[in-house]
Amino acid sequence: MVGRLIAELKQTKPFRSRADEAYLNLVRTADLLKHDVAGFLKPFGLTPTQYNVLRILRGAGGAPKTCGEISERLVTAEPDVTRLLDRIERQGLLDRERSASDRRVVRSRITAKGLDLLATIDQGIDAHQARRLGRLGSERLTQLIDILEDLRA
Amino acid sequence: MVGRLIAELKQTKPFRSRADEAYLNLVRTADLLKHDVAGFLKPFGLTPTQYNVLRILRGAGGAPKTCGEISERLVTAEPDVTRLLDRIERQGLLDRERSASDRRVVRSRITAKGLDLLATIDQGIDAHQARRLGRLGSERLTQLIDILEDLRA
DNA sequence: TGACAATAGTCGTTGAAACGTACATTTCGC
DNA sequence: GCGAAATGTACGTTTCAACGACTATTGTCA
Repeated sequence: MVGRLIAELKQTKPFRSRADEAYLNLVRTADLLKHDVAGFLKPFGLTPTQYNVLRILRGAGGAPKTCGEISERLVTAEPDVTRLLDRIERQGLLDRERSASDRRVVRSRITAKGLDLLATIDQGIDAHQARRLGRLGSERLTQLIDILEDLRA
Repeated sequence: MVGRLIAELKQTKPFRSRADEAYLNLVRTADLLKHDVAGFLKPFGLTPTQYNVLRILRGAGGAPKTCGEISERLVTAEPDVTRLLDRIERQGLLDRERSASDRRVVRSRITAKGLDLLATIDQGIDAHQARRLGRLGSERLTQLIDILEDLRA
């Protein structure tokens, strides 16, 4: 099989290396999928990162999380978590309160409204992702996950 | 092997689906690699997208390209190619001129300065990528490329 | 030919990302 | 305990991304 990306990007010359080809494929595919998700989330007024934050807070099961904890768990690196949380709070999807014991710390918790919104979105997202990624069988899905985790090890 | 991403994001709960896990792994890995490349390009005053444009123009082998052609070939989708080219032109790395036969069209061409810069950067980038992606053997590299191209088919 | 659609690029505006830095608070070492 | 370092968050500023709307030019076809 001749590299599909070459045709896709209408390139006439091959990549400079196999690693280069893999990198470009990876970045391109991630960009496409992320745009897809972004389009899906848009009607709900959320960006993928904001959706990610809400999932983190829900995953905490009611335990509020600090900015630092949220930052560590974000799938994509974000500077300035403060203003990211500002935007979500402005929509009433999370609450924040300053810790009494350590007054430097601010903890965030998802609100009932946030949980409702997530519940609504999740169904659609899951179906969406299943359609998108389902084309790979479960075996190749596992291979993909394996390789990606290895790449970050 | 237990999903590495779960530990990495300090999640206690598993992903909602295998597709979800693959998606998050993909987006996270691409983000890490792209940040890596961005850090490498920074001293040269280029973003990954700007570097991408210059490579497209060099790949054209002296034939100037229109905004639309550049846009089609970009690895990550960009609205507003005009201002993207503005920023690169401001650094003297490309030239633009309006077509005489179709006065709606503007063609861009990489300058000698742009070619020099690319030549300097390429060596470092290649070594960088080889180090990063080399950890996968050539077989898994091929598997990865295959799966990603399949995912976009 | 002349109205209308399609195409290529540009621009205004809003909001968000990037980056560094600053501030408040706590912890540590002596 | 007192100064210095570390920590957690916030903010100023510059640049960029996103989205629409708009202009200019060319193509279409009745």
